[in-house]
Formats: sequence, C-alpha cells, structure tokens
Amino acid sequence: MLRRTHTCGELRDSHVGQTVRLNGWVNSYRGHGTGLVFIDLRDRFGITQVVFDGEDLGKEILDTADHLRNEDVIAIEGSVRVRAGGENPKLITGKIEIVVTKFELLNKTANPPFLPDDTGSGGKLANEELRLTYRYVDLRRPTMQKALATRHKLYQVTRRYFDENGFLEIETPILYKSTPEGAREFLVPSRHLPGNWFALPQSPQLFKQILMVAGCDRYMQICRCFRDEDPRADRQAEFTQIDLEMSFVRREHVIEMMEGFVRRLWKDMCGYDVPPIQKMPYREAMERFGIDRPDTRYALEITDISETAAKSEVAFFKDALANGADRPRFNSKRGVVKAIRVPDGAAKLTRKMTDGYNEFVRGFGAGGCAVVKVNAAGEFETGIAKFLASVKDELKSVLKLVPGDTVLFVADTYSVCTKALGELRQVVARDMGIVPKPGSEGGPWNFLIVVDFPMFEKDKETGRWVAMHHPFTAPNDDQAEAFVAADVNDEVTIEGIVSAGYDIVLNGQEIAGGSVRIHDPRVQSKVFTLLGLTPEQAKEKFSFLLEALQFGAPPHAGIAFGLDRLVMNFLGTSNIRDVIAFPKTQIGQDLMTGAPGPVTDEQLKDVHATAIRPRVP
RNA sequence: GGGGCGGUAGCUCAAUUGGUUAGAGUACCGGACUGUCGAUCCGGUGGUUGCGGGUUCGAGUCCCGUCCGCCUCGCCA
Repeated sequence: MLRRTHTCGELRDSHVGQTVRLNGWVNSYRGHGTGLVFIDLRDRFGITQVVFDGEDLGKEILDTADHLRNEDVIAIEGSVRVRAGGENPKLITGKIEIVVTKFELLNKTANPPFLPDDTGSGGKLANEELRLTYRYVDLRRPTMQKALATRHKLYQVTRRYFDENGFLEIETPILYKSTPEGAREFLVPSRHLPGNWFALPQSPQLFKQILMVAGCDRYMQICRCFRDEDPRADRQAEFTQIDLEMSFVRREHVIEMMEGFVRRLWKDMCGYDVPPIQKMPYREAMERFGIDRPDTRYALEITDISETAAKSEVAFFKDALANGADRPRFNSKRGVVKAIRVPDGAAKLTRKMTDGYNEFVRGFGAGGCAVVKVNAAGEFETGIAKFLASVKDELKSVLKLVPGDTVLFVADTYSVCTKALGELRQVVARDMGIVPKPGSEGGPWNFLIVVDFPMFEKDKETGRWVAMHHPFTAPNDDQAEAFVAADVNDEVTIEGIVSAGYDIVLNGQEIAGGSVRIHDPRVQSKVFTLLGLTPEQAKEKFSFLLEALQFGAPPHAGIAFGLDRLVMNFLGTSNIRDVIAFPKTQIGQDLMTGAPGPVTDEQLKDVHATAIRPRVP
C-alpha cells in the first residue's frame, strides 16, 4: 500500500517539489477524458486536488482514474506543484496540486445512499433518518468530523484541568442497583441470581459520595448516564456527564472550582474570557424570569402587578385575585396578576403573534393572555384597555411604560402565572428577534449560577414532599439546625428551607447542577422522614450509602456537567445528535445497528427472563 | 400517553379540482472531452408514491388504521 506521508489538509506551496503520498476518499472528480482527470481527495484533515496528467502513467491507471467515483478509497504518490490552472481559494490547500506518478485503488465503493457533503443534494442534507442509518457515511462530513474533534478536545481540556487540581479519574460500575426514585431505568437481568436485575446508572451519584468516604478526596469521571425517558432536541436517553465530587468543601469552594473550570474550558475551546459569574437565588429567578434557568441575554422581566390589578375594572383580574394575593409561596393556589413589558412590542408583535400567546399560555393552565399597547400619546389601546383606565398611571409607573410598549398580562395562581409567563417570555424574545446568536457565532455567553433552591417541593399528583434535587442534598449551612429542629408538618417552614444546591445556567440552558451532600446522619434521616420513607425503607434503598456515612464520611459536595450540551454550545448546534457519534432516535432505536433487537428464547432462559410479546395482528 | 409537521426515483424536490404513460435536478451507467475545481456536453437505467384497508369509473391526491422520522407537552430525583 502506498501509505500516506501527509494528510489531505497539510500541503502548501512550501511543499512544492516534494514527492508525497496521500490516502483518502474521492470527494469529487472532474474528468477531461483519459489523460487529464482531477480528483479532490478528502480525509478528515482536509481536501487536496490530485491530477492524473499525461500519457506516461499507462493506459490501465488512466482508465481507472477516469472511472473514479465519489467515496472510492485511493492512495496516490506524486509531486507537489503549483496549480497550473490557478488557485482555488475555497481550499486551504488550494495553491497546490499533486501530479500523480503512482496510484492504487484501495477500495471501490458501492454507490453510497447519499454523499457526505455539507451542502448536500439540492442544497439540503439527506433526511436525518437516512443519515442515521448510514452513520459512517454521514460522519465523513466535515461538519461531523469537526464535531467529533471538538468533543475530543473538550475531553482533553477537562481532564487536564481536573488533573491539575488534584482530582482522580475513577470509573464506577455501569451494572448497578436499581434506585426507583427519579428517572425510569434501563434494566439488565442477572444470570447468577434468578429474578434479580441490574439497572444502568442514571448517574454515579451514590458511588461518588462513597469515593469521598473512601478518602479519594477529589473524584472526576467522564461518564455515561442512562435515563429511559423520552428525548428532546437536547436530550438523549444515553448521555455523558462530567461528574465530580470534592471532600472537605462547602458550597463556595465547589462553585469556585467550577467557575475555574468554566473559565478554562471557554478559554481553551474558543478563546473567550468568562467574566465573574453572577449568582442568583432560585426565588429571584422565578420572580423575575418565571423559570429556574433564566436566559439573561435579554430583559423582558416579569412584574407582579397584583396590587394595582386589584384596583382595576378587569373582571378576570378580580376573579384570579378573589382568593387574595399571595406572592411569596410557590405552591400557592391563590391568585396573582403578572405582566411582561415588551419594549417596542407595539410595532413588532403582530396580531397573529399575540393571538398565539393567548393559546400558548392556556397550554400551561392559564385562562389567557391579555394584550395592551401603549400608543404614541401614552394611552392604552386594545383589549382590556378601557377596564384599566382607573389604574393607568399607576400601571405605567409600576411597569415603567413608555409609548410603543406592549404589555402582556396573565392572571391566575402564582404557579400558573409564573410558569406561563416564564415560557411566554422566551417565545416573545424569539418573536422580537432579541435573542442573540450563541457565543460561537459572536453573541454573548451569559452564565448564571442559581442557588438557594428549595429543599423540597410538593408532588403535583400525590401531594407528598419530594426532594427537588435528590435526597442527599444538604440544607444550606445557615439552615441546617433549623431544618433538624423543624416540625415536619409545618409546611411553610419546610417549604422555606433552601438547599446547598447550585445550577450553572448558560443562555437559559442548564449546563451543570450539583449540591453539598448530607454527611450528618441526623439530617439524612430527617430528609427520609419528610419524603415519607421509614428507616427500614431508606435502609432498603440506600443501605450502603447510609452505612458508609456512619464510618467517617467527610463533608463533601459535587456537581455534574452535561457534556453533550457543552459540546453543542461550542459548535452552535441545537441538535444533540450532532455531537454524539452514534445517537438514538425518538423511540430509542439505533438505526444503524438496529438496536434494540429481539433475543432468542435460549438467551432469555439463561437470564431467567421471559418476554411478553405484543400480539401480531 | 397527548399535540404538531413530514414520508413520491439512490438523494433533494414537483405533480392544478380526484383524471393521459408520476416529472425535474442530482447521483449512477455508457459515450465525448487535455486545466477543471458544484467541470461541461450527448444518451441511458432507475418508482410497492412508507405499509394495510376503504370510497370512486378512476387515488400520490379523499377517508380510516398502522409504522417510521423530527419538534413539543407530560416525563427527565
């Protein structure tokens, strides 16, 4: 084989005169008859033009060259020369070409189902279903190669940073024990223990805490996690976390370390200097933005106008407020009226858009979304304008309204208003065209650390307390004693306890989340009591962790980053499948391998399982 | 589990109100062509209109069911 001396991306005019060998795939061919054939040869490093020129190559080679087709695999030897036909500025190797002296057809391809070309057929990529089926062809596309390389670089920067900071990379089991809280799990039957099952880990949460008890001091792992839930554009059942845990630290120390990581990552990945990251309490995020991961690239903040609304003549405001305004409580069933001021909305938000908002908020249980415009004279127009006449000046002062503004109102319970306007805010921002492009395209990277999450929230269906993060999350240091002392039936107090958890939010997307863990058995047992777990049940579920905590557990805390989402940000894609080499579809299939597939009865018998097969119609 | 969009040649798409033999570009095959770079020119092959049923003289088009892909709500401690 004519093994390569260079890649297809590295030859320049400085190489002119050298004899080189290249290996790669035929990216395109331009034949001018036997005797002059141009081949653009591609590997993952780039494209180089190769030319079969002249009769002295022999008829056989010239004839083969004339019939080379896209994606054939070839090797050539030849000399580098300046292009006789002029430079091609589209290629980084565009000043030179290789005149072939030796040639080897390494593998003739079957006609590929589509070409791995970023511009695609008819200017569009082939259907994603097809690209997933022939993933090995799609991955040849320069964009996909770049994605794989970016992901690789992120691994390296990550390992280097945490190594420098004294973290040990430690692998934890993939075959693990089922912990029914949280996401649905993938199950694996045991051959040796009939009727018993492994689960694939939702995260290595318990193991990393155990590693702290084990004296490892600082742990990191780039680990696969599994959650058998329906995917989204930025979510797969099988995904990757940068998982971390530290001993002898409190919340501030972890946050400091993570800020350092974020700073290093952005510096090394794209040369961006991340400024000091602002911290925002959960409660403030919910009040101002209606969501626990606010996108702070734009304003459009939410204002509670219940007091003013109560003095208006708007019937549905009054209806919502009939049970009394009740601002601070999150699970409250009582009413509020909230509004978003949209600067310049009068001109930019069309009737069709605002009609859509009405429908949109109904999707979150709200009765509707009222729209008022402030005209050039400062008067309210449309909809409920006349019923607001009595509070016009007060409203203008509370919302700081100016001519040209549009105001969007929702009146309902606290939780409905918050959720509906939090989601609506994002839609309005897109409609207004005020969401900057992601950072890789030059827009701002807006980081935020959200802290002081409630420890517990009420389950919507059962009405029982559930842990907002997970049951090992500690109350914040200043509340630990109050928590231990609290009456479990005192809902207001329990609801007010905030945890030592923290999320890192980037442009409205959660990229990391973690917490200080409970290392005090008193606190841990109180949490289980609140969650409705008896000591026996708690022991059943988490025995090994609870036991470990008794044998000298250091104070510890950790966090996990969503690696796939980080890569997405550096590539500016909103499709998680772009950053995973072999992703799955909406129903969890791998279209290339055909997984999941059936197994034989023999295999099932081995693991003491039987299949309930769907009826074949 | 719910909602939305989509599935026509290998690929990207078109096909009027339900009406002739389902077309175009590209890919592929054959030929021409000595400086192209999305090469060009000539010719050709290529169709279970996702699948199943129904309405109709006649279905890519209308109706019912179903499968698959994407987006989304629920879900994701």
